[in-house]
Amino acid sequence: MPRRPGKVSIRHVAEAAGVSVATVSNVVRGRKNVSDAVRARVEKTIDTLGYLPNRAAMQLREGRNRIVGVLVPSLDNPFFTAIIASIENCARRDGYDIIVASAGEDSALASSRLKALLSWRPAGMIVLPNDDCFADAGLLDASGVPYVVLDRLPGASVADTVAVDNEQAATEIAAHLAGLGHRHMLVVATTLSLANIRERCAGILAYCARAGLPEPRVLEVGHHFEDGPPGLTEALAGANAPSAVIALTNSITLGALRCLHQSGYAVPGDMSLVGYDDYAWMRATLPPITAICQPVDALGAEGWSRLMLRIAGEGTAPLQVRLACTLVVRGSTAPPRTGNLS
Amino acid sequence: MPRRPGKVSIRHVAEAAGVSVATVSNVVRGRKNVSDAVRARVEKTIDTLGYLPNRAAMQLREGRNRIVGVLVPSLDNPFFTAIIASIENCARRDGYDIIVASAGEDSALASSRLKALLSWRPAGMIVLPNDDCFADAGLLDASGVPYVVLDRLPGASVADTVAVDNEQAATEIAAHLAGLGHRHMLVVATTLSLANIRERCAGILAYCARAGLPEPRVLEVGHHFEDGPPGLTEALAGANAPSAVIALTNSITLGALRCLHQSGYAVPGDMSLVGYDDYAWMRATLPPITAICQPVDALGAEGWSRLMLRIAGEGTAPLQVRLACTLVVRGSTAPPRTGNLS
DNA sequence: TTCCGCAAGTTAAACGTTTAACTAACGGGA
DNA sequence: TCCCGTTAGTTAAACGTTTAACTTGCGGAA
Repeated sequence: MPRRPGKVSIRHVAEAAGVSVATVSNVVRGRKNVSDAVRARVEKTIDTLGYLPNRAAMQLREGRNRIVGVLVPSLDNPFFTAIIASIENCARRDGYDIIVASAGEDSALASSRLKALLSWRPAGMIVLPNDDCFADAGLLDASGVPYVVLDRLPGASVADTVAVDNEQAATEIAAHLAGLGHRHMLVVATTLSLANIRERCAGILAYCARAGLPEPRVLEVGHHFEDGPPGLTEALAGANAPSAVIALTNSITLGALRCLHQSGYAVPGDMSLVGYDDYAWMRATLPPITAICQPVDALGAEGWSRLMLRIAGEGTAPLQVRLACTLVVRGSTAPPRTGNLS
Repeated sequence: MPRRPGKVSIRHVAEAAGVSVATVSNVVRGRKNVSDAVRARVEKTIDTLGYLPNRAAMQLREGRNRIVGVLVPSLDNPFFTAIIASIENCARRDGYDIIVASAGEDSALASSRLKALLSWRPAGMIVLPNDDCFADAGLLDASGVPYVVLDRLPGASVADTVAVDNEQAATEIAAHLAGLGHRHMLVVATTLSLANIRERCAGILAYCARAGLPEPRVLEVGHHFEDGPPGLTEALAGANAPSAVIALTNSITLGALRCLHQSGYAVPGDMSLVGYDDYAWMRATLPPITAICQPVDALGAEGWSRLMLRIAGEGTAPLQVRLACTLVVRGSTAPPRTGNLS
């Protein structure tokens, strides 16, 4: 009998060891008493045959199982992959496997990916919706599979959610810039159709209103910009030109920085820049970038532990968790040139 | 009957539609002729009941299945996650799901993760080993599951492998720098215990030898450096100081750049820098970074198509594929100061 | 009419587990 | 001696599919 883990079942082990399949199962799962002699014999047989339990069969029999499905908009964005890394860590610790699917921008695709994940009968799901209508909530609710929604909050939800406190983060940014003496700020956003982006904008506008500063202009540039965010160059110049740029996303931070360099602005001399998400490269640029650090790790971990509670059947009402961000001040922000004060 | 996809089986559908389970299966899988009337009735029932086939049961019954396991060293490294993104794309296109596990630096953990993946009886596996002894090759071979090894090549392997042509890339780097007039180069590597890193070094040394240039110094800095790669500052100065730094990894590129800035070197005025992996941030720095662009997407896609061939049972001999890298020349490399010429 | 073939459905076995229910053997207390 | 309890192990059903083999009914060719 060659070692062919894919082909050897509990039955082969039982025969080779001269016991019943139930006994092998008992040895493997440690459920019932088995004499030391038999246990040793079975374990040895398992080893020589290279037996691995078949998870499909286990799962079928047990009903419950130890997979969690994770659905993200994209695997190309380090923000999402960092969250996955965090979740995977938790999963491994708790003896779960995760199945990852990415939905892209397309919500039809999101539905079909979600169905594929659900057909695994996962113990739970962690979803990062790709828009905030989150049309699939119904599907998920109907399935009865416990789930938690991360990062992007659906409009009206009965589920557990874990997200970042966008307003607090926005306030910190605005307060920092205002503290340095900036009056005119330019906010660069991907799209206002996402609730968390809207919250970030709203937070900044609200602060400026309270502080009696002119209302910052908001520029919407979309998700894809190869050669710098469209319209940014124009928005930087002219009357009421900003003295500080706030990038609301990690990719925008990159695009804005590139655009500033290409247009010949010195950072922070001519223009201050606040970025979003705190990545290693932001520490390597000259100057290093002042940025909002989203607690990615905590986001994943908190989502995971909420999910575990749900799976354990805690009947509590849906909980909406908000995690605080921290503003890491580095070299890309400074007081505006006096000429820009006004 | 409430819509509870998790709870409704093919049997419920059959009863509700007044047909046998076999007929439902035939409708779902489209295997045999079913009259239009019955098909319509069954499809409607499936819809109202919210039936989703149970993959565990399918898999158990069919033996084969449509999962591919992907094992990577880490989910924190964008190089690996980009490969995963590429694989996931292919998988979706071909109707597969992927299960992702990360092994960390620990090879004991790698073994246990691998076993967990194998217990799913995947149709195939894609592995990025975390060292080049790749002790688990035996386990994988014994399992009979087709697999391909990506990026890091195990010492002696009978499997399909897809990797990058490290020597070609190294030659391009060295030739570029030599062409600019650099004579003394400093190579910064994570660890020489990885075959692909060794190949990169060897390629550079070989070129310099051929070109009659002094042998570049190689600095080994390990995987973790929060505050710049250890020993780098010292290696930059002194007699025979380099006029160009070659970073052999994306994280090292970051570390080196940061170190150069902190030590007050102007790039490329005082020191040229060539980086590894071509990420968006390298275009946003001032100057943008000259770097080797590894064909990440092709790496994943090529690995996937090799795997599909294996799964289809092509009995060909193991194939070792090497993909070419391209050197993207940007602003971080320039002729050395004349003082540095020697 | 008889028989054959085809179309449309059904029956039942099998996949690899887990586990409740059962059996066998053995000692010890009354 | 009889009975009971415990321990160590076995038997068999069940989980939700797929599919080979079978049944039934019908139309047409001989």
